Amino acid sequence: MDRVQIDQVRQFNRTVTERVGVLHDQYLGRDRPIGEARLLWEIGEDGQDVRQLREHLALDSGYVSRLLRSLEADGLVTVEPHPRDRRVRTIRLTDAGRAERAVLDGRSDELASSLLEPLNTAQRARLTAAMAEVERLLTAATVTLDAVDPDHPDAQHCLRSYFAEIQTRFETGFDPARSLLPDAGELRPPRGLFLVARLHGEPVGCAGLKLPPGAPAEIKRMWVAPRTRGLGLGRRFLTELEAQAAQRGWEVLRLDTNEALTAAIGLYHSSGFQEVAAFNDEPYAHHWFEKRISTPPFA
Amino acid sequence: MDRVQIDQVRQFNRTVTERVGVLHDQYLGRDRPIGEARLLWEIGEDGQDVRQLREHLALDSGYVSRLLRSLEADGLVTVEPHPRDRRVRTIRLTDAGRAERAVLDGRSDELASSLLEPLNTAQRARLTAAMAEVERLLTAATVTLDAVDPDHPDAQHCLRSYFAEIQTRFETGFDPARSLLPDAGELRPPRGLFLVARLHGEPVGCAGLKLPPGAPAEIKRMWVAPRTRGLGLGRRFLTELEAQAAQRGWEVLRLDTNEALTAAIGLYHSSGFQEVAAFNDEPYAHHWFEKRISTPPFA
DNA sequence: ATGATTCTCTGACTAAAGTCAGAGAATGGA
DNA sequence: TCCATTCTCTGACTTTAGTCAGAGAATCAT
Repeated sequence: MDRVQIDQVRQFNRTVTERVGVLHDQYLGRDRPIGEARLLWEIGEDGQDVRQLREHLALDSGYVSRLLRSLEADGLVTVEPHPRDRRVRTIRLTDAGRAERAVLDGRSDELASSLLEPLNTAQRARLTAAMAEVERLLTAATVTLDAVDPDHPDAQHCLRSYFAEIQTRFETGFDPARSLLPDAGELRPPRGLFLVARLHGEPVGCAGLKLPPGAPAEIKRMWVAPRTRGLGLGRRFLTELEAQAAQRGWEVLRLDTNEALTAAIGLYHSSGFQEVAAFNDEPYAHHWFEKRISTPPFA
Repeated sequence: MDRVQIDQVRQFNRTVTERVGVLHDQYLGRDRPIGEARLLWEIGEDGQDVRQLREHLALDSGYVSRLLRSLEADGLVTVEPHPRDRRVRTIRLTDAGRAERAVLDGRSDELASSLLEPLNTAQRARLTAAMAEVERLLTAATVTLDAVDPDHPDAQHCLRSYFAEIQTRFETGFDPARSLLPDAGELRPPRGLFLVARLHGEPVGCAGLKLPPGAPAEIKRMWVAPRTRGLGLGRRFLTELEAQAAQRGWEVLRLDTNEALTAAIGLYHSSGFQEVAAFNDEPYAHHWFEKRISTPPFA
């Protein structure tokens, strides 16, 4: 990897994370340990279950319990059993808790203002634009791709979202009964592959690969959650599936798509796919693409 | 201040400083408390005096001492009295210390790589460019301007650098004896003003203002340290001095400059200064500038 | 020479952060 | 019904981080 880029990232980590991070903690933890402040913040206006809090902040259950006890003693939160499952406890902010959270909110504003304040108008615009770019790309870098079984809950979640979306986007709607649907077995080793993209553990996209013996590999059901679009996830799926297919000895990769999915069509073109004649009679497809693939020499 | 911008900065703080910050600490403090790891890092290849360490990391002297004792017990550093002043102690890494620091160095690389790794070439380039921009602008925002006495050590440091620099940059060199030098009294209240720019406490620039009764205010000895150029510091000096002069009732601000200082000349033009005929006979000046100034209505 | 100051260190603290092993209540599945 | 599991909580810990007050040696200014 490029030495100059690594050094730039390190330099950034030092200056920004450390300096701003320290400031952040100072602003946040002015009259309350930051552990408690963070928890108070995480609870939010609508309340949260204890287990969610624990998971989000990645803290020990005993520790969270103790922090909550302290917030409760200060009259900032109330604890009530979950209506459905009485083992679970739901935490809610009291009015005092809401007020204290508003103070934290104000401090966050203060900190942000203090960073912008010394800059002139043009500089502020440039800073916020660059921040948005860094954030976007770091988010993209945080997304992981994992091969999972198509029956895995995360895969199912993505597939449901996928079908719901194409139903609204296809000119003609979408009726699963009329489409050529691969059964789950075709997208599960050894006959195929199913990838799920996750951001902080949440599924945000999927893509399936059929590997029929003696025929071209085929990409099916690629979907990216709306909030993670523009992060290059689609291209990452293509690259990954192409590499997987090539590695297993397939030399041609193909796919079909609906004319409504213009962004996807652009992606296929720019990823080296050529438009070809229909290779199946999927009623919902308008375009068919194909790409010759090969294993890179040092894979 | 712009709500959208504040929100962008807050969003950035959350995602980047928190998430990357936590990662950073995890990578750094894998087998040693982060306090010790930071100190070990700060010592560096060439060794450092205890007081420098204390100042850089802003830690209590007792605390630093204790951390050093711990590093010493692990055979990572040696402590020796400073040759000139035996109260001061110099810390040096042993071979084992150097090795451990190399491990930390490797981890920093690892962390940086892990952020870049999932991105493609174009995205990596965009990310590092945006990081550089954020860093640059946050650094700019960290620079403070303070009015100080021209005899203050920081002011003297800047003035020495200023003279050293113009000596090499002026076509003809620079001989203080031939120039119209304001005496220090002219740049000290009530007859004037002297500003020093500081970054993390270090002086990185200066600018003087003469306020002669009944005559236009005049900017003298504006200098910006090479490593902080491009942060808009020159413009900040001009804006600040202009505001100060206007607030004290002056209506015209002027200055002279040497033709070698092209960046400065560009700055004067773009800051609303008009080139005028020579208003003094400074032998080193080639250009004379003037600007009408006024107090903004809500100053 | 001497008194003030500087520098580092030690001892004696406190607070925050976090870990670990269970206890006790509630729930789910066979 | 009963057994395994889940969820939260408490008690008993440890480690880290950090503060504060002085002691003792060295240096500086007069």
